[in-house]
Amino acid sequence: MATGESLRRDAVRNRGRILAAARLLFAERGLHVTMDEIAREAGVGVGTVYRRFPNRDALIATLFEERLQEYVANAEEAAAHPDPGEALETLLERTIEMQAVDRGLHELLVGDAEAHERLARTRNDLRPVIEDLLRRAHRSGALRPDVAITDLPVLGLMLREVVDFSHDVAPQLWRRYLAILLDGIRSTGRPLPQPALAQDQLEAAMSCHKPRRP
Amino acid sequence: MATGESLRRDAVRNRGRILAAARLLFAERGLHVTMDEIAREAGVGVGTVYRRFPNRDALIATLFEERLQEYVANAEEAAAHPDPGEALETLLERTIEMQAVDRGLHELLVGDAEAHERLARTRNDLRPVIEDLLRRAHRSGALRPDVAITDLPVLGLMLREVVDFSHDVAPQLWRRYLAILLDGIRSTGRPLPQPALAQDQLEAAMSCHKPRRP
DNA sequence: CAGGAAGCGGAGGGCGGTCATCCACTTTCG
DNA sequence: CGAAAGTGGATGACCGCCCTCCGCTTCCTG
Repeated sequence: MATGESLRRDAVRNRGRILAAARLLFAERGLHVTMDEIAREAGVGVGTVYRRFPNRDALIATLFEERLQEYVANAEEAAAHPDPGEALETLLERTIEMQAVDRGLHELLVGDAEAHERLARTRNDLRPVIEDLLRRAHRSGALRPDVAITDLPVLGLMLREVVDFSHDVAPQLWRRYLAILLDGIRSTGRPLPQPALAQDQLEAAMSCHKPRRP
Repeated sequence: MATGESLRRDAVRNRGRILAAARLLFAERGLHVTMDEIAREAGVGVGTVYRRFPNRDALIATLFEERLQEYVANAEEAAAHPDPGEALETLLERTIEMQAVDRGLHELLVGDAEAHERLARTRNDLRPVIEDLLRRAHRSGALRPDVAITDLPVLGLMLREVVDFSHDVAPQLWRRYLAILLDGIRSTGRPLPQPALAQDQLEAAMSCHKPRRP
């Protein structure tokens, strides 16, 4: 094991199985799954998991570095659509879809305080793109004027709760409420009664928000 | 202690303190608070709590019987408003407000499988009233035609998630998203993409939905 | 093909957290 | 005043989880 390169063939295979199992379980059930469950799903012993990854967090980190890149790329692509109304729609749709499919990703995005630092970086990449999108949407009238950028994470949160709730019974149900929300943020009823969160309020709320664990 | 009537004066006082403490803590932090925390808040020992209430569940049951009555009465009153649009609005507003103020009540309403039976009764009282309200609202055009009765609990769920999220930072924020949702269910955009849950789907989802515990 | 290094499994130690009990002590009240 | 009721909180029992440890297996190199 000179530079950490030369793993025996079985070790490589097992590492792959562990990652696959973890990916699956985190996606289906959330970040709270135990090391023993991951090991069992992978068809290896816990010891094996711990030889490859010093602890839970290391495993999670390895796994989600890639996932986050993908998430951001996806959002940026959606936001780039020339028509701001549609851009906003697909942005929300894609964003929620990824979180709907991957429970672990969602838990990472809202609420994990440790991961917060790592996320801040990627979030900052994303922000200017979305700010620009919102400006365009406001100008074009595709969005009521009092909707702010900090509303988007909250809308995501609400929809994700629907995903969580109806998961086993009607996994696509969130699209129904996405449609309602979209109509809601396009309509021009009375002005909204409460101000949107300021950026730092949003961050404060996120950093102490705990995900569910069954 | 012949018929359970004659408690010593200090016992009565302590029972009151325990109930008050439990009410407070359940409301602020949810049903997951421990017996020790309740005892400490009440200024008594755990033993005292266990003498009055054989276990956690008994304490919860005692406490929330009254709360549920209140909840149902409140909803019925709101639904009775002659103008269906306003009835719907205040129904949601009051309902969420009660849940926003009392975390334990919310956890009881969505997700507690054991309490489910007890709740079924009260829910059944409520349903015809709300069904009637929806019919009136549909006829009057105050509500898009494809909104169904099972949408209401889901809207409640979404808003409660906002409450949970912004609780410490902007406790009234949920009203902002209530306004968005109300505009969304009044608007007549494209028809909604997914069907509403059927009654039994809703119940299935509720009975396996687990509340958060920090 | 042989021997040593690398890898493996999974029992179990340690930990932290909760419910509920138990009993020596205190308070009430007839 | 004294028996009965009530009290507190240390304690036992339990649980689920993280991670370690070590005797056994598998790989791979010479």
